[in-house]
Amino acid sequence: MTTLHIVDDDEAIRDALGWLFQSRNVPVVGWASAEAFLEAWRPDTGGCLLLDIRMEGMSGLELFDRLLARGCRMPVIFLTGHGDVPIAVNALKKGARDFVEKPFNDNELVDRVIQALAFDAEQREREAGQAGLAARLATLTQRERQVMDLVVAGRLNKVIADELGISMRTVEVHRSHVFEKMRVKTAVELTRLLTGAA
Amino acid sequence: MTTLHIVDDDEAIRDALGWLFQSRNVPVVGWASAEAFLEAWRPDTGGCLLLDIRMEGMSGLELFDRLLARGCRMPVIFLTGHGDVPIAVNALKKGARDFVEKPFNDNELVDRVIQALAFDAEQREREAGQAGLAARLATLTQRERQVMDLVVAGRLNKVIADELGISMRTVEVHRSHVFEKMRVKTAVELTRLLTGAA
DNA sequence: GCGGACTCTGCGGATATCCACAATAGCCGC
DNA sequence: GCGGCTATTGTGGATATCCGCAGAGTCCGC
Repeated sequence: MTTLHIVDDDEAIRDALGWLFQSRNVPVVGWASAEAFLEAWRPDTGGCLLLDIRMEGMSGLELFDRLLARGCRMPVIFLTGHGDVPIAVNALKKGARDFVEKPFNDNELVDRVIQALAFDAEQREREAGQAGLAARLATLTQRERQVMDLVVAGRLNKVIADELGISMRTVEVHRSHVFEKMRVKTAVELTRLLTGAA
Repeated sequence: MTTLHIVDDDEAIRDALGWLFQSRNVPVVGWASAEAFLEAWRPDTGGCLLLDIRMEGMSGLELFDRLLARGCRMPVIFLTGHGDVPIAVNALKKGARDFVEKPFNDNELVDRVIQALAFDAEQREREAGQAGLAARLATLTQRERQVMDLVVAGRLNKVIADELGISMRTVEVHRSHVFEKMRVKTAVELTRLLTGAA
C-alpha cells in the first residue's frame, strides 16, 4: 500500500534506488518500463511514483498523462538527467509533486519520497471516507435525494413540502429515511457530512 | 484592481510588455525594481505579477519570498531568460502560477496573464465574502461563540446546556443572538456559512 | 452611581421536528 | 397474483425549537 514504485528502464539505477530506499525501510517495487507499470496499475494502487523521464518506449511524461487520464492521484516525483524548464513547469502544473534533476542528494530524495508516501496515505484515508459516503448516498431513492438536498439547503419541512408539492408528513418520512440511511441524527450533521466539514 | 504589474529592471522590456498588454486591453503598471514594487505593495493590491528573475538589487525570487511572507496571494508569473530547473521547480512549489522562459510566445503569455487576473478577481471576491463573515463573527461574545460552535457541531440545545452547565433557556437566548448576528435563520444555514459551502 | 453590555433563568405558548401505527397505490420481478 | 420497494397521506403524541415577557446579577466606563 505505502510502496514506492520506481519506473526506470535502467536496471542499474533501479537497483541503486532500490538499495537506497530499502536501507531506509521504504518498501520498493521496480518497473522496467512505463508500459509495465501502466498495465499493472489499478485504481486502488497506493504509494508514490518515482518516474524517470527519458525511457525506451513510453516516456515518463506520457505515463504520467495516461495515469492522470485514468484518475490516478498518486504523488509523482520525476527524476531526470537532462533538465528542461518547460517540461518541469508543465509537469508540476499538471500536478506532479516534484521534479528532481540527477545527480540528486540521497537524503533529500528519501525525505521527499517519505513525505509523498505520507501524503498519499492521508489522501487515501480521506477518499475511503468519501467512498463510504458515496455508497450510502447511492442507497437513497430519487425522492429521498430531493428532500435531502432541500434539507441541506436549510429549508424547513413545510417549505420542502410546498416546493415538491407533497404533504409535510411525506417529507418527514423521506427525511427520516435519509437520516437513517446516512446514519446521522440531525440536519446539521447531514450538512457537515455532505459539505465535507471537519 | 485587475492590473498587471510588471517588475523588470530593463526599461526596454517593460515598455515592450507594456505595449503588448495594453494592446490587448490589459491595464499595466511597470516597476523598475523589486524594491519599488515591494514598497508600493499593500495587502489589498490586486491583479497579477509578471516578475523577472534576474535583476539588479533584489531578485524576482527574493521579491516573491518577501511578498509571500507578507501574506500576498497575488498570482505570480516568472519570466526568465536563463532557465534553471531547480529554480523553476522551487518557485512553482512555493506557489508561483507559472514560470516562462524567454523568448516567449506573445499570445500564450497574454492568455496566461488574463487567466491569472481572472483567478485573482475570483479569489478576491471570495475573500471579501470571508471578510464580511469574519466581521460578523467578531461581534459575537465569547458565550455566543461557544454556543455557536456546539450548534454547528450538531448538538441539541439540551446537550449544549449540559456541556456548558447552563439552562436550556439561556442556550436558546444565545443561539438566537447568534442567528441574528450571523444573519441566518436555521442551524443548517449557519453550518453552511461556517464550513464554506456553496 | 447610573446606564449599558453580557450572562443567566423561568413561564408559557406557537412552531417544528421526530416517530409509531395505519393505510392506499403503482411498479416490478418471480 | 403475491411479495417487495417506493411514494404517498393521515392521526396523535412526544420532543425540540423559537420567542416574547419578565427579572436578576456582574462588570465596566462615563
